Amino acid sequence: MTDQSRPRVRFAPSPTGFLHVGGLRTALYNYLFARKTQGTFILRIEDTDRSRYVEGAVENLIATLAWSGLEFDEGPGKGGGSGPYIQSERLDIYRRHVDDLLAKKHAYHCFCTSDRLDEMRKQQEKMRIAPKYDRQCLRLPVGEVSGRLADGAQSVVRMRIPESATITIRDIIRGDVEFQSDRVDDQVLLKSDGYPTYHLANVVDDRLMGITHVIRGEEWLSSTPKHVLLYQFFGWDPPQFAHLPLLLNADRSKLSKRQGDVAVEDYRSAGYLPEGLVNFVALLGWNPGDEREIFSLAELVNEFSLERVGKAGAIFNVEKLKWVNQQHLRRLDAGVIVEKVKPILSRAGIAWGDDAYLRRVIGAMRDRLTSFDDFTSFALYFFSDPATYDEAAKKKNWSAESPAHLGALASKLEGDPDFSEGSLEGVVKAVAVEFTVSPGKIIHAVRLALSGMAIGPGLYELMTVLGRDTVLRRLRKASESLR
RNA sequence: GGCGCUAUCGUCUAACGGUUAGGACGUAGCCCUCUCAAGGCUGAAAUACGGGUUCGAUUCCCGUUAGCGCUACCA
Repeated sequence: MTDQSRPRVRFAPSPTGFLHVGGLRTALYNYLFARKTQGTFILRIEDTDRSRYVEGAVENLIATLAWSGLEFDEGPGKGGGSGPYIQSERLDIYRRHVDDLLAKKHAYHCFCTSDRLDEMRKQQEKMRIAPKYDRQCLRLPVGEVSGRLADGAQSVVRMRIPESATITIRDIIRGDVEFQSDRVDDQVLLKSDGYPTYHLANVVDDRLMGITHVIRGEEWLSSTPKHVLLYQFFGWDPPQFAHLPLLLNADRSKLSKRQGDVAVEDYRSAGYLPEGLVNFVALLGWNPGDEREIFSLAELVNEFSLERVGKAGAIFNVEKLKWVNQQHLRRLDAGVIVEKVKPILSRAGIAWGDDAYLRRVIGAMRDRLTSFDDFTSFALYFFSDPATYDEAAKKKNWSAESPAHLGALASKLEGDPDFSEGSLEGVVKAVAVEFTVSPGKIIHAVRLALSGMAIGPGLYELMTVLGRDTVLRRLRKASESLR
């Protein structure tokens, strides 16, 4: 039994590849709306285009949604009272509804070949009129239609758009939007392969699954009049619509591949936190009405409302994503980070010793991280001796006297019993005094010897994390090889 | 081309007729400092344009321009 008073929403992706960040945002808003209103969030797979189907895409979609923390209530593998939730398993349902439309004369068979349709469109383009099916098959005598059908001729079913009607869409985000039916094409509802098109399947499923609010991307706004008409044909009340602004590339075109990463998967493997990505994406087109920007998923649920969703497209700005991710990273417990970093290190072929050591490395590095990827780029020296030394740093921080300084430091360190940040500072300063140079001179050379770089945590912290053996080994190695 | 949507700092956005047009990312400078971060302070930076309506327009209306979306037997 479904509770009629509670909203039901769905995320209805097409399994044609990886989950897109735009798709994630659409899924997120549906999820937030459902949770906020104590409604139901449904996942439905729209796989009616056999030619674009990608093997494993459904599993990937579900796994990525799970990683993102967007748990659905009904859907493939989860069950629910309105299944099946995969459109290719609902073909008979669509067939029945098409027959109903045919019987009511709201739809008709069309035998036109794609060659003829192409030719027709070319002519229309030449005459500079809107490309639209010319209804040749609508004028076919009934007998001829049934005859050709009986002969097994290839055909599709088109919806019959009424003439001179005004179709008004009530959109929660955009207000009322009007369309003239004369501009609307007689959309194909059932393809010649027996599969429905998006328009038919979407309307039928939304109705049968009790969807109350259709929250989807703005690219659907133009075809919504067709959907509204279908609801009328069937004698159904349409759901509420909310068309979300698009996510854009830096050049303001619709967010696409080729201009950077668009798959959620890409950000996942780049070491971003799901809560960081989700938080960032939530802010693309929605804001809480005050100046807070960092939210957990639960906090987003609490704050969300469709009324605060904007209308203009938003550019996906990776710089801001890094900052948002960093904010989440800093709120995480070090133990949690340890577990999240391990798989990333293993994948990069980096051995980290034991968990306690990794935890200390994270303690030293956490304020410097924007994503876990940073570990594999500028924290490698925690896991193996530097193979090379940064040239610019060498030029700036290494001098002819440095080997002598490091040598003196090394022998003093051998005799330092506690090797603590406090004692190390004393030892380094003592060396500086001994050679009458500034402590900075020693510090910078030591950092270079230990890390191969000029940046990183405070030197004494770095030394205690690395430990006496490693520090001594690297000091000697640098004294010999650096010149 | 047609139809539709949209328009505040470079970017994400706030201001639902009256504000020195606010915040955040980024950016510039300063402070802190052994470096890099983090943190603190300061600065530069926007209402696309033109008409209305109004005592008063970022805000309402119209037009222009620009961008985007749709215009498939793809979703």
